[in-house]
Amino acid sequence: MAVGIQITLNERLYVRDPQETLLGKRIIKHSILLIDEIGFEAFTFKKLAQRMQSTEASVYRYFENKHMLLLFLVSWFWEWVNYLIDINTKNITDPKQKLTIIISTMVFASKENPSIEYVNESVLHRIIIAEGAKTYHTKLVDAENKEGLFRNYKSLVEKVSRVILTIKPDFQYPRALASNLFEMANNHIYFGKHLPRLTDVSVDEEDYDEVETMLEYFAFTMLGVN
Amino acid sequence: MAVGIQITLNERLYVRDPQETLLGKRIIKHSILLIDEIGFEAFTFKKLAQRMQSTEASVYRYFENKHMLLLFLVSWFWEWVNYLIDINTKNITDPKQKLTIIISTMVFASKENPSIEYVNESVLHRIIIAEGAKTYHTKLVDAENKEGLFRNYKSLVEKVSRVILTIKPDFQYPRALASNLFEMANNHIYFGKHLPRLTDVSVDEEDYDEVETMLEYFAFTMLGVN
DNA sequence: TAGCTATGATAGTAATACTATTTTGTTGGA
DNA sequence: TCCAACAAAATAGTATTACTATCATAGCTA
Repeated sequence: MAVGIQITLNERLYVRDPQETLLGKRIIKHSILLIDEIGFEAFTFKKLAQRMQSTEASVYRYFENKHMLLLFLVSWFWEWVNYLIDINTKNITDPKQKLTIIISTMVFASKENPSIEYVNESVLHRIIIAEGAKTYHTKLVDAENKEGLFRNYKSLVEKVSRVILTIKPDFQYPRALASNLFEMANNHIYFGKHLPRLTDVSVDEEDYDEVETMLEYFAFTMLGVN
Repeated sequence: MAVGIQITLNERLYVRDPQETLLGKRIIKHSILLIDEIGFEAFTFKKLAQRMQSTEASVYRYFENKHMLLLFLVSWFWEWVNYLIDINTKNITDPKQKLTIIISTMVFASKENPSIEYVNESVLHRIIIAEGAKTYHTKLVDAENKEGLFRNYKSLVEKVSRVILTIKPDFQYPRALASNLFEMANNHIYFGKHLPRLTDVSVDEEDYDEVETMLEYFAFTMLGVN
């Protein structure tokens, strides 16, 4: 029961902070469900408003457009994973064990003790997997990056890369390995479900055990620990 | 001077085969340039038609919608990489050397001997890097996968995974390593350009040497060759 | 009680994502 | 040589998307 989690995000992600009002929280809640249901391309503020018994104009008072809303959700998720990693590795000193816990946290983020009533973490995890990369594959990346809109993902990668360097101080690619672990986690859950010939792991429903095992194998082989 | 390259693609990718007519070839050519310029989200058939002095309706006679056009371009690219790998590894018997050549081919695909006048391979490569993953991050993946629309990428991964297994027959994750090499190649070129804190390689302009070196290091470390 | 603010209700616009119809131009065959 | 077939262009039209603007109202707050 994590009371008082404060997920703090860049103010430019929203017009008005949705976490501070009831309507804002309802927007977060229903947008997660609707994007998961119909996909980001088909998702519109009008459909969202209809679904949640509000109006298009009201949604626009919280988010500039649907891209910003997605970026908000993705940032929220990574910040939450960041928080989970912190509490899960709190008293762990062995960096290898730390990395194992990090991998398990990134794969099973959706299973962790849901604590914020307006966010369905499990559904949000599916959105990250299927739509997450769309946030930065945009003509506006550079501008948005300058404004710090990808800060949460970058600081996660930074955090993991520090653990990697503790395990193997002369490793040349700590950031690349870290970001690759996150990308692989998402990709191979997706591939296992939709394009199984692109992977070797099988994934049924919410059982991602084989993905976890594979990521551990990749990570520790790269670090010469196996 | 590669004469007679025949890039054969799934017929369901198009309404009418664009490679067979002048207008079709002009659609391919200009869509590559325009998507690169304004990004896939802002790209529309109307803008394309205006740019190439044709009409929206004419473009629709070749492609169902812009998603199918992108899928066509991406499939074309992977089929082309497939072809390049074949000719580049023709007389190579050592599987390690084969993998090295494969990695270099996937990273420098854009630099290879352009041979088809209506495709600017270098610009197309940028599109694959920035927009490629959008083809399968869709609510229609499963249906389109059933129709074989991702066949080209899958057969590339299949081909690379066979080389991997020749190097290390008991390796457990040949497909995952293969697909990961392709995804990493694209991601880290992109990160190097736009989100440098997510990688350790630096990429300026069209100089991807560090990406190549990193991929070799990852691949051969995973296979226990280093 | 006056005033501020959040939300809702409603309307409107330009662009998008198409579909349909008619016209024009070209080519290949009888 | 003329006709048929067909590709492409021209034009029009529709529903939806992605907004922006205005006004009304309910609730709280000073």
